[in-house]
Amino acid sequence: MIVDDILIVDATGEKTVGANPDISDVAALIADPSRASMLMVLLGGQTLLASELARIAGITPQTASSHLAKMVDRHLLTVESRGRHRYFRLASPEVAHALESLTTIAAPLKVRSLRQSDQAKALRFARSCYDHLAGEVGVAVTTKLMKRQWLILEEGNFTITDVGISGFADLGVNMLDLSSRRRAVARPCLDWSERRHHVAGSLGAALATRFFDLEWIRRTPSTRAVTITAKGSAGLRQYFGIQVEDLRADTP
Amino acid sequence: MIVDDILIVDATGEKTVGANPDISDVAALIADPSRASMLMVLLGGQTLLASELARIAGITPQTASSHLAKMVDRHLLTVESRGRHRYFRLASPEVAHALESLTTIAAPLKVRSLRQSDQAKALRFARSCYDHLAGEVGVAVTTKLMKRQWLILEEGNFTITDVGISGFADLGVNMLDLSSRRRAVARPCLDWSERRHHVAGSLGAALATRFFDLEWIRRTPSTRAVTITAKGSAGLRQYFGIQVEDLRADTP
DNA sequence: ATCATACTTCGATGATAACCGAATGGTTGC
DNA sequence: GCAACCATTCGGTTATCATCGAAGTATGAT
Repeated sequence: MIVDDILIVDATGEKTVGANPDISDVAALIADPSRASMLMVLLGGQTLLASELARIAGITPQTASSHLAKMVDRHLLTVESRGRHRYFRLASPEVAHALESLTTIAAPLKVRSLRQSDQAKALRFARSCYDHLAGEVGVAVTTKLMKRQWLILEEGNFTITDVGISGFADLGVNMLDLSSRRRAVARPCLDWSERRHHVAGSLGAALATRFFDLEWIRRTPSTRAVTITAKGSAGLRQYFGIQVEDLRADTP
Repeated sequence: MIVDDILIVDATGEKTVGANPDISDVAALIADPSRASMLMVLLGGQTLLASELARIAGITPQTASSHLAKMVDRHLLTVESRGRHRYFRLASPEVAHALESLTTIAAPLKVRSLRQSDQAKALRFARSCYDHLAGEVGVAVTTKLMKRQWLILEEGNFTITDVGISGFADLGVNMLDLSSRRRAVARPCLDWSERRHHVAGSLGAALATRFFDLEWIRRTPSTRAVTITAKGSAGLRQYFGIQVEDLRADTP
């Protein structure tokens, strides 16, 4: 393997990239619009029934079943059977990460219907990104955390300051990952709608969990979109000085 | 958008996820084996000719041309025409990132031929990952950097220490990103073959560039694989105490 | 000018797979 | 037990698209 001359390959017609992991296989799974829409909803972090996913994708249960089987087979999803129901969710954070990174290079969708534009607005406003908060609200919170110096974006990485640690503690956010006894990780995640970073990683997840627990935010049944409750609006104003109403600058 | 009750959607048969960016579209591009193999080679960071890509993918120039046009169209690739030649490369780091993240969830390839297994070994040993170094060598270097405390892996992020700054300077690695005047970013990137992190980001890129300049490593014409020169073997031993020959523990 | 090279466009073919209707397998409730 | 429900399996239809041969365009060399 240690050579001083350039290694000339090929000669036979054999494909020279055969040794790479086969991306096309996974991509083919995501390539189908029905499956993609299921995956996007599941990227919200929820676990959903086969029938719900069928309705969301706009296909019959038979077709959905076939799709879901394939995705479970290739370890994109996991199933849990409870009685006659089957609950599906994303198989791992890696899958979520791959899906999220695809959204950053996906063509922005042109609006067709009024409904769709409303949905788009809701998504851009606030949505869950697997286990943390994204969209305008997610970015606004992150920005505030940086202004308050709870987080410092340094060299493309988030660092949690001492001020931040006590601040998050006051808020009731669990800073210890109990299973591994390690401190929370704050990872920057590029927001496809805002084109700015929001907090992901275990800190991002803990923060989102806390917001759900406080009932500041709520999931919507079959979307990634998240709604801000009146409680949340007050809480965000009180704790972070964020005026949720002002946020909604209807920038398309 | 601020509500206190759960918003019930749907009713019509319309797809409820229409507002998400269309992932399936991009995924469909990657889903084709010929296109995927082209992308994987280009993930090596090189710029290649249409004819080279055709040969690599094992298809005729006509077919390749059609594929390449689609990928340029959808902004996965960029072209540069020089005379009758057309040079293709990945369009952006985002594309590289998306491809890399797909490899982490792609099914590991089972070996077919001896050639392929040799290629797989070469790839696992050392390869370029868009702009930085990956594989056993990449991970070994990263590990050494951490042991020497040039880098600290903290909360899932790399921090460059003062020791590291002077160390990299000694090595001739450019720590200033001249265009933006910001210090280099060390981003952890999960290695699909080693399942451990190696250094990416602008520091990773600068390091790899330096290795190429020093002629420690060399690209192979139509693969992502990288070879270590005799110079490189000596240099890695001298500067980092890495025994390249020992590294090659033929773990499948 | 003429030929060779690098790449493209067009048209036809063939293979793959998404889709639904119909029927089957389990689970729950009355 | 029977009925209602959730989900799966199977078979046939249809549409999409990768592929290559043939022909065309532009560039470069002789």
